[in-house]
Amino acid sequence: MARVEIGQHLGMSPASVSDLAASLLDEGVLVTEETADQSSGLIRGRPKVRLFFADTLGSVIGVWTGFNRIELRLVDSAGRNRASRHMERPLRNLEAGELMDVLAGTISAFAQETGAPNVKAVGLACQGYVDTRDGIVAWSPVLGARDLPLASGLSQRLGKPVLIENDASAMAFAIAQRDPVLRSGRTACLMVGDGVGLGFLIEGELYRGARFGGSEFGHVRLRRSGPQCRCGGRGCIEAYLADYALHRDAQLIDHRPAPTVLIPSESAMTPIVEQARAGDATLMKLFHEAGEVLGDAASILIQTLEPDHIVICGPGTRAMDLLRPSFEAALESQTIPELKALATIRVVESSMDLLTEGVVMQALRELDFDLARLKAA
Amino acid sequence: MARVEIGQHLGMSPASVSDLAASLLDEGVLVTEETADQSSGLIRGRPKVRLFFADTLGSVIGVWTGFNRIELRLVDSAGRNRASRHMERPLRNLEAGELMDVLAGTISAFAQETGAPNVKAVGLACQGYVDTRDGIVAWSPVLGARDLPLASGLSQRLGKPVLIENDASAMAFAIAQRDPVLRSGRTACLMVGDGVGLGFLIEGELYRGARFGGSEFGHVRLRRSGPQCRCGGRGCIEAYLADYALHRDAQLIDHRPAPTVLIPSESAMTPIVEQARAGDATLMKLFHEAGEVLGDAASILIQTLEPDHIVICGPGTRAMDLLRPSFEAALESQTIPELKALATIRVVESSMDLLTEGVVMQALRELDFDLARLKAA
DNA sequence: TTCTTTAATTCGAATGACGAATAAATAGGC
DNA sequence: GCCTATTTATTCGTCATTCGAATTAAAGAA
Repeated sequence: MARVEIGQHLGMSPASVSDLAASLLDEGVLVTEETADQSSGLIRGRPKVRLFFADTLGSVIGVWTGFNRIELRLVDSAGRNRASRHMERPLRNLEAGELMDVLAGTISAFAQETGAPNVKAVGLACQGYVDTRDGIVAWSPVLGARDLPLASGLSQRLGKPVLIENDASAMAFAIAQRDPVLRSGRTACLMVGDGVGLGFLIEGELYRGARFGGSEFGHVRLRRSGPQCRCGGRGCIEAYLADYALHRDAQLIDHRPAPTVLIPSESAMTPIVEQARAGDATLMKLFHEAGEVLGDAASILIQTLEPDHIVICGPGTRAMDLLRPSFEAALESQTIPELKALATIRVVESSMDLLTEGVVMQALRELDFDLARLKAA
Repeated sequence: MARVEIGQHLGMSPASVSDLAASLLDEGVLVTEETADQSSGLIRGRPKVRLFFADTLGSVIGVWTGFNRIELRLVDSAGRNRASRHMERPLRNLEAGELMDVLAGTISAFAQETGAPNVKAVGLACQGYVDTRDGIVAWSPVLGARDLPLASGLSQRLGKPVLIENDASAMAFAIAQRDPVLRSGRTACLMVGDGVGLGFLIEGELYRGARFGGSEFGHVRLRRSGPQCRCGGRGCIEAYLADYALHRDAQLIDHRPAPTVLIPSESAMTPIVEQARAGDATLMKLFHEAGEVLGDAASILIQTLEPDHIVICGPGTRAMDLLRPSFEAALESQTIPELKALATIRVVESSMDLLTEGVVMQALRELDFDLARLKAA
């Protein structure tokens, strides 16, 4: 952004912005645009000089841990993506110490192989109840550990600050960073995939509950009886919508033996979706029910949070065409029209590496705060 | 509060507080404590001099409109209650203009009779979807009008600024003003009475949705089928918990004719509660179901908002002893223990005049803001 | 070349907050 | 009754921020 724009954005006079920018340029935190001008030619007057963060201030690594997959990403201080990688690696059944050793090893190997310059911080996102402030994973289906001090554990092993975050929150943050509209007002972001998570943003800032961030919204029980959920209950949102639930129920319908795959991969889901699209009645019914539950879930969100935007994202959107009719119908019938009219609903087909982008941005922010604190001291 | 305390509270130095206080004392906005000292005697050192808002800066009238009742309250600028009154007056079936005439008439008569000194503003709370910012009641079961520009209408008639607010929000605000604990963190306040409303506070500030404030949480549908709700649907929270629902179902159980009382008064509810307490099995079942629904509602709130505090308030708490067993059981069985442990749940037996206090405080706040703006100009 | 337009900088002034020193008002001890 | 300790409040000089106004810079238009 150019100095004038920053001023308008922050409600400050150009004089003040100029002042501050000058000192940050001196310190090397900011750099000015080199490329003379690309779009001007129509605009009269002195051209804007855009300011960027320098790309020499270090870098940040973002990590996402899924059930049997780790995604890694390296971003420099200018916000540019330098490298990314994913690998298959089941993390369950590891003892707490082992788990942190494996993660730390994977991260530092990635840093070494990509020649990561001056890694300043690491951000990690995973499913479950993540206490970002204290750096503790209270519970996660992925890591299979309780009250795990993951941030301090990794921080010790890597010698760098580590920020941990709920994955739906990280995803919501990343999606909102890409679209200014979603950064204004309240945005509820439902992530459907291995589970069902909720990331909630108020004016672009992540909503934090009493302790955790994004909620495991999937465990809200919408039906008094219903399919079995991982949490032990029945009729949870997740028990209809999550990949594992759809996969399991598809198997059961075919009268095949009980499923052996606890966490279906993308390739295991594809045939189910395609058979349903081809017209398989029993599978269609599964997706119909799932869509209905998704509609009920959105309805609850609307009537509780009254958001400006609802975003449906995550791998589960692959079958949105199958979910949509019953989703719309349920949403319509359950929601007071006055409220429904206020919320725009959009589907964002977001891959999991958007998520690592999200944690990186969160971690960058933390660094900024530290920088501010350092300057104050 | 004394100057030192204000400083600690605001994180400012005593010097700055002293400065600002001096100018406000000059302007007559603040006054110092007259009564020499009441509690000291044990504390050494120069005694604190407490500062109060002057009571000569005008007053504010708070109004609550229920189904067949209007509550009024006059508060001076020092926050002291000067007068309050309530009157029976059904407001339904009035045309928009008439309605505002009646309300304006009632309010100015109250002001005149109580000799209200220099009324600066009026705050009004009612059930329904209230757009505080634009001063429009989008829908209210009480006023029976749609998209009513109530604030501007009353403001014109009274010649004063008028603030309107959802009643559950006003109640939540008032309750939190009385208890500092509820002003820290996130507080979800369920008001059970004529309907079921939700006021949500984040760090003591009312949460605002896309347009309205407190949500008509009662219309979240928890059961796919169930008793009839005023909104036309079935199985809404309200259809189990609200006074009208309990009253209606109690009548139906007794095989009496369809209820003629749409909005039961307190005296109509008392015998129902007492018969249930006495052991009437069918009535007990009604309260049992209502408690269960209340538990489910609290569970949804916990898993969506992750609040630090849940407050159950409103006239419906009169039967809390009957609701509690099934409430606790439902809450327990539906909620992830990690989340439930974070929220304290309390029942506040709050009368409706607490509510008028709430709107008054809201309106006072608006005035303060205006004062700040005036001083800036 | 000169004028217009927009961006950025410089400089002086105003504001607000703070630290340090000081004054004020009390209780306790002798 | 006097002195000391203790806590509260004020005064004053200093410092950092921010802004308005004027100025300089860099382009296109005439």
